[in-house]
Amino acid sequence: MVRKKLIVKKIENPSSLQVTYCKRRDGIIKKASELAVLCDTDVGLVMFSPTGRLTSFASNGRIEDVFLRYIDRPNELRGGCVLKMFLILFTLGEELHDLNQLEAEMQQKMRSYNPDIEKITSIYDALVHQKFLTNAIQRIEEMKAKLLGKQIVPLEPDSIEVGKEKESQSSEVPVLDIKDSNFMAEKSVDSNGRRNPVMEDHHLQRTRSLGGPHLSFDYLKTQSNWNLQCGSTSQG
Amino acid sequence: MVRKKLIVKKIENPSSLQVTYCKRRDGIIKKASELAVLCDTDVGLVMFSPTGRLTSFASNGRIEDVFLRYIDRPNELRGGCVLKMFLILFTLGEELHDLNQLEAEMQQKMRSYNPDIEKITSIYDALVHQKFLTNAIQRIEEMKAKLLGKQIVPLEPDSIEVGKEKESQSSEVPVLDIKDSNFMAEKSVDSNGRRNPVMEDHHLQRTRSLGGPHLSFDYLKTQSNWNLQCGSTSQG
DNA sequence: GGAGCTATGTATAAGAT
DNA sequence: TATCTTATACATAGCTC
Repeated sequence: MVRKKLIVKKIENPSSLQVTYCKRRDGIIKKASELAVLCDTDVGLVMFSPTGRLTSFASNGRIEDVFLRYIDRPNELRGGCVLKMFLILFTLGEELHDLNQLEAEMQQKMRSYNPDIEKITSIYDALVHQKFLTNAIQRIEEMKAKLLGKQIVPLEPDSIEVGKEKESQSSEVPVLDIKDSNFMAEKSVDSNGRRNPVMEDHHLQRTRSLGGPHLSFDYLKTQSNWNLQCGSTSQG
Repeated sequence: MVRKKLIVKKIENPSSLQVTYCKRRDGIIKKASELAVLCDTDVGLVMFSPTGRLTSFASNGRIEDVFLRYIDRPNELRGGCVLKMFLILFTLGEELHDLNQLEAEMQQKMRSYNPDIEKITSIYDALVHQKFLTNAIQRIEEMKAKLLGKQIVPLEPDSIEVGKEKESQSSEVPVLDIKDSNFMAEKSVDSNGRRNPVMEDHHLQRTRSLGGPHLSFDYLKTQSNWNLQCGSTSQG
């Protein structure tokens, strides 16, 4: 049981490769989270396992925000309009995806309420059913408007009317303690964490909750001078 | 000189914060590159220093490619059309930026050749100068077409007719060669490395060479089934 | 494939330059 | 602010369960 000096070369034995990958992956994530806390910095980390499985870590918020912070560097000239367009498109794309999913779900529900047409024998019956259905459609439309409004309106922060503005951003979230277990499962605590570390092991994370911005918008909202014009892009 | 047990808490002393940041940043990068080699994996790492300075590391190619690999996960439903559009826009944006820069440079050159109009005393003189200038413009246009063609044609290699159909696609785009500062010096890792580690410390890296794809396209080109339709996005 | 162990290689806090 | 030094804390290779 003598530990040998490390030779940096691809490990050929598949099983020890896997074991080493897991151990070192955890080690790096721990280091990254320590760095983030010790030095009050943003750290983003993405690793693809030998089998292609993705593990990502972001010290603060989601890894996408780190990407965007990277892309949106003020000195990065390629930003400008194209970046804005990208952000709009990407955000819209997410919303549309969610809307499609939502609409499909609601239609599914409606279908379960679908009356047997043959049973409708009076104008009144027909009107009742029609009213029910139009109400449902109305609700879908409202949800659409709400979701889209929630996402797009923030460009003009003063004129927004969003359902709930949550203040959650400042909440104290404990720092990740890597040790115990296969990441995601337990985001256990470090006593004095100030931030909101996110670690995702994507084979575990298949479910997405509807309705929230999944990329970029959290970040965008922090960029106070963000606007649609091809103007100055600056940040601290 | 006794090393104390680490307490994971923000370092308040600015100087030791800086020192610790540098040391640990280097340590993480070393770990990341070791992981990449040992386990033959892609690793992407982005760190913002306490002063906002960006350091990124990508075990293979550029960090943007890691981002895109992340974004373009087959299970990530938000991809689809919007991702394609983003990629096109982003790539075009880069190209346009480069073109603008190129054009500005060439106009600068032309200006230095600009004849003193007063000295032109004959139609012949005028024609000579005009010819010279139109040639220069022609060259700019060709360069534009070349650059655009180089980048856009691959989408539909068989059916597109952009300015010039050229075979330059196989041209070697040199991999970014980072200066030999602090980290780079220790890039000795790859003595037997198989890949192409890239590490960027962005305050050092202000210059960009014209003409190469700076984001995404290398990645895109590796995605054989990439196309403009909102079709299947799949990858290993 | 994970969880735990232990001996040992590595990273790094402090201090000095 | 970077680099070197040294003692020590920490990470982890190899092993077992």
